[in-house]
Amino acid sequence: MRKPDMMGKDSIKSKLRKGLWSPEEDEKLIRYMLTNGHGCWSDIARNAGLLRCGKSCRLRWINYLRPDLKRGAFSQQEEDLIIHLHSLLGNRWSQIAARLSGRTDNEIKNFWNSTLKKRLKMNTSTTSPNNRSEPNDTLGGIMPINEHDLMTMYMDSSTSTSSSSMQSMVFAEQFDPFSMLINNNHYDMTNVSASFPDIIPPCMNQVGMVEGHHGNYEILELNNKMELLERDFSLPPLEGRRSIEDNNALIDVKSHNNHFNNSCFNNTNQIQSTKVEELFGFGNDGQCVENLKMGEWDFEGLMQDISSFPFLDYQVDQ
DNA sequence: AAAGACGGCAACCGCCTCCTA
DNA sequence: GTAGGAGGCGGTTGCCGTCTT
Repeated sequence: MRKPDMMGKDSIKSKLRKGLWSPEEDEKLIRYMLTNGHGCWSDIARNAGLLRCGKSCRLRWINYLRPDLKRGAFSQQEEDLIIHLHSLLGNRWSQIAARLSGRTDNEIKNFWNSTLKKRLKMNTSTTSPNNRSEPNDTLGGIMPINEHDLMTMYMDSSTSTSSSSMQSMVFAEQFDPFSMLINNNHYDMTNVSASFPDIIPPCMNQVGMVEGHHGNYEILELNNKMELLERDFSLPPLEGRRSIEDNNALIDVKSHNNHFNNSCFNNTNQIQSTKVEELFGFGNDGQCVENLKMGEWDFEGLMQDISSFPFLDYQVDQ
């Protein structure tokens, strides 16, 4: 015979809704999150009056409802970055997503499985071994070599000091550092604030404008390196890229995250008490600082090692 | 116009790690 | 030390809209 409390649990569990979320459920969750902030998800589900499990609420918020999500199709630059990051990180979607602000791991995973994977597959099947070194004939020059080769080349190029290494040359030819740069990402609050004008204060848009809250610092640091490169080699600046001074200001915000915390929220009574990191600093973006150490090897190290690539023959003060 | 095929994507599932009592 | 809960993650499923025949 089953214990009475277990029966209760089971009956509660069986009453929980599954499947697609209704607009009413979405509204309940948004209202609750924006007024109470992030907490225990099972409590959120209960207190918001949702017949959903905490996990389901968490997923819905992270993947669909949170205000800093960027909607719409992936840009070419995002596409390039995903491909590059996947070649380095593999199927670590959350870590890839952490470096594309406003995108979720689920979104990137779906995009990869539905679109990029097929394109890369088509590419490898149509590219003969003899014309592999022609970078512009496939995928718009995104990834004309397979992932294993790229990884091998990276390993070789990052450990070899010889800039005349054939593999390094090929890698240099294939790996376009400019495509790694992401333009300004201003979170689009339009949809949410249009739906809930009474609960989205104007300052939320300002929060969105502070794009560097976590996700883009690595890009910004790379961006700085690229500006130095442009200076040293008199390259034309990439349109839309920030200046070093701007980037440093944003990086400074990162290192003084607490200072940033309240600046955007002090003017609103409704969510004044909500910590920024509670509202925005979890999920993908919130993992960034934590993810500085990851798995078997360090992505930050890889990014720093970009300065040691044979085709980037310069050093940047760290 | 209808039916089947296909693709995209939201959501679920199961496993893992971390934390706390 | 350990059991249980919560959260995080990657893989998978299934629905639904679009395309093709």
